[in-house]
Amino acid sequence: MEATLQPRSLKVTIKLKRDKNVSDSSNTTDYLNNAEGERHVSDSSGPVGTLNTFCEDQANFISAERGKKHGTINEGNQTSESSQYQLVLYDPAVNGVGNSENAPDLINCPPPLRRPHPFSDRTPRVLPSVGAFTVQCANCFKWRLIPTKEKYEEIREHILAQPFLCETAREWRPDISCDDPPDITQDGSRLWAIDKPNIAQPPPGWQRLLRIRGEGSTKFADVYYVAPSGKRLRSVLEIQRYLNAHPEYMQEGVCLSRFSFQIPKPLQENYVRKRPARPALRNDAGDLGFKGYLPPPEVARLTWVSTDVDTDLQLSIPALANDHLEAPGSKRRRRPSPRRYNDDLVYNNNDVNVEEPHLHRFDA
DNA sequence: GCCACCGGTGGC
DNA sequence: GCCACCGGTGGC
Repeated sequence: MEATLQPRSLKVTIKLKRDKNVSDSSNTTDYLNNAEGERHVSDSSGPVGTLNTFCEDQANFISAERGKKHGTINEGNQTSESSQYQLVLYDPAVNGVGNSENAPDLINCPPPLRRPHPFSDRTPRVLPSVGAFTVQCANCFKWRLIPTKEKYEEIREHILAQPFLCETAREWRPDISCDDPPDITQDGSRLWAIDKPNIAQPPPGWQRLLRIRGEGSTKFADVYYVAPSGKRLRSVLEIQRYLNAHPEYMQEGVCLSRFSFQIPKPLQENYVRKRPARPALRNDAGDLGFKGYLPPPEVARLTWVSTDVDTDLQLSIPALANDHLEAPGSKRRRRPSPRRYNDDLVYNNNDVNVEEPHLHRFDA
C-alpha cells in the first residue's frame, strides 16, 4: 500500500524503516557521530518541500546479505563493523543520477542503546529507526534522498522560503534533474513520517534527536536535545532551565527559538494508539465525574496494531503543515508556574503562512 | 543511581 | 485529537 503526499510544493518527509531487533540507527554519518549513538533522527526544517526520513528496518537483513560481521559497539561513536547496526543510507557515490529506487547504501550506524521494553509481559517492541532522509521536489514531486542528516536539517530549516528542487540536489549529484526517476517512492515497504518544516537547526554543538516509538505507543516519537555537555533535555522548559543554569550558551546566542520539539507524523494510520475518551473530570455540580465512568474500551489496550514486523511502515511529515505556525512554547503548560520563557519564544517560522499539504492514502 | 523508554495528564 | 510535559519503571 502506498501513501502519497499531495505535493503543494515540497514536503519534508521522514521515512522510517522498522528496525528489526534493535533499536536504532540513525541515518547519516552524522548520526553516527551523535553522542548517544541512538536511534533517532534529528530534524530541522528546510525549504518548501517535503523532507522525508525513512527508517531502514532491514539493516540486519541487508547486512547479513552482505556478509558483514557484527562488530563491537562503541557508544557515542561510529559503530564498528557491526552490520547489525548499520544503517541504510543514501550514498551519493553509489547512487548515481537516474539510479532511482536503488537501495541506499549501508553505512555503519550507532549501536542500539535501547533498553528492552520495561513491561516484560508485553510483546517486545520493534522500534523503527530512521534510515534516510528524503525531500520532495517542489517542481516534479519526486523524492530525493538527502545524503546527510545535516544537509537534511539545513534544507528543512528553510524549506518554506526556499523550496527544494531537484536542482538543489546537484550539490551532491551534479547531473540530477526532474527528468530523473525518483530516488525512492512510497511503496509501502517502509515507515514514513512527514516532518515539520522550518525547524531551526540545533545550535552548534547541540544535537536534536528524534526517537521513534514502537507502534501502538501513545505517541509517535520523542524529540530530545543533547547539550554539548551531553545533558539530554526533553522539553522547552528543560531547555530554559538548562540555559538559565548555563548562561554561557545564551552568551553564545543560543536561545529558545533554536529549539523545536515538534515531532513528525506517521503516515500510517493507527500507528499511534488512540487515547481513550477521557471522562469529564468535573460535572456541573463541581464534583469528580466518576459516576458512570466505564473502563476504557479494549481499544485502549490495543497496543500492537501491526502484527507483521517485517512490514515497514511509511511515515510522512507534511512540511507545509499549519501546525508548525504555533510556537511550541505558546501552548498552555501543565504547570503554569515558570512561563517567563514564553515571552522569549520567537519562532522564526511563525510568520510563514503555508498551506497544509494533503495526504493521500492509496492502495498498494 | 542513571537513564531510555513509555504512559498519562492537563489543556487546548 | 493533538500537544507539551513529566513521572514511573526497569534494565543496566
